[in-house]
Amino acid sequence: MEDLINKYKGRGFKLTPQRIEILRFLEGNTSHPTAEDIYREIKKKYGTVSFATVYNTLQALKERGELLEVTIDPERKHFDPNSTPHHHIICGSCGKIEDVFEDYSGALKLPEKVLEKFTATGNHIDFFGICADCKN
Amino acid sequence: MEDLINKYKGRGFKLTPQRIEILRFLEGNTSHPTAEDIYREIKKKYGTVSFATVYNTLQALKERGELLEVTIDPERKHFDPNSTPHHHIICGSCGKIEDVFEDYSGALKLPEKVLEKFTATGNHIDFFGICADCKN
DNA sequence: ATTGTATAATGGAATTATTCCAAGATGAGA
DNA sequence: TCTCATCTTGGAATAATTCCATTATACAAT
Ligand SMILES: [Mn+2]
Ligand SMILES: [Mn+2]
Ligand SMILES: [Zn+2]
Ligand SMILES: [Zn+2]
Repeated sequence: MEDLINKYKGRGFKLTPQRIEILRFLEGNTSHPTAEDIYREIKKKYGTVSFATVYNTLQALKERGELLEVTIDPERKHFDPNSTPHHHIICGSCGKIEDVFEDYSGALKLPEKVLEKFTATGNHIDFFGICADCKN
Repeated sequence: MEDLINKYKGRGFKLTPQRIEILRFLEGNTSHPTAEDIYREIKKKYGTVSFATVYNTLQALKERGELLEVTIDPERKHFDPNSTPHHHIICGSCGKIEDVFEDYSGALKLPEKVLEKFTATGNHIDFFGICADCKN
């Protein structure tokens, strides 16, 4: 917890009670929560917190490269405090999202036709599937 | 045009003037338009058309497997009338999205750890880059 | 061709997601 | 401890998406 506070000290990132609560919720969280998941959690402790504060904090973390926005689910955005490069798999039945830590970059050569028009800087793979729980 | 109408006849898909205009706009369109792009185009001909009609039509086409929702851009959804499997690359500067027709599936083996929890059914790669126009 | 009718589509209104910005809180420096 | 520039908060505004009562479509029967 002190570590968490020290981690964000300085650099123009002000630590408010609401933010500390958001940071604690995100710390080590691998569930890929939505803005609403985060809002509901923070509201338990700070009844007057707003969605705006949640979005503002997520935005600030994104700008610092400490949070990723995951777009695998067309229904809603998910957020990921693990900003090391990795991919995701989503269950088509329950929507659960899990991490795929594997480096495929050596195999992802773009066709010549695309390279004529783009310089590539990165990639992210969305895997689709069914999780063991949903397979009954 | 007659082809377009015959293509959608039957199967409970009713062809209204608004829908025909939407279908004509999407036919062969490789620009990956947003709902608003489509709405603005249809409104030129049908001034009273609503976003609801655009969304309803896109939904109906998705359910028929004739339209893909592209989630590469976290700002907004894009739609793609080419429903054959392919990947995308987006320019980080201007937001332009282009197609990547290449089959990487042979190289995308999931780690054992993930296979224990998921049965994979598909994948989609988001490539990030800078387009030639934006590189100045 | 015309009419009847089951079913599906339209679009204004409601809801939900996201952003804006005036008021208030934070923290580096004195 | 106090000041004050800067940043954050959260109610209100805006934008994105969905709901559902009304209307249109297309097939079937005349
Ligand atoms: Mn992740
Ligand atoms: Mn495409
Ligand atoms: Zn599942
Ligand atoms: Zn560009």
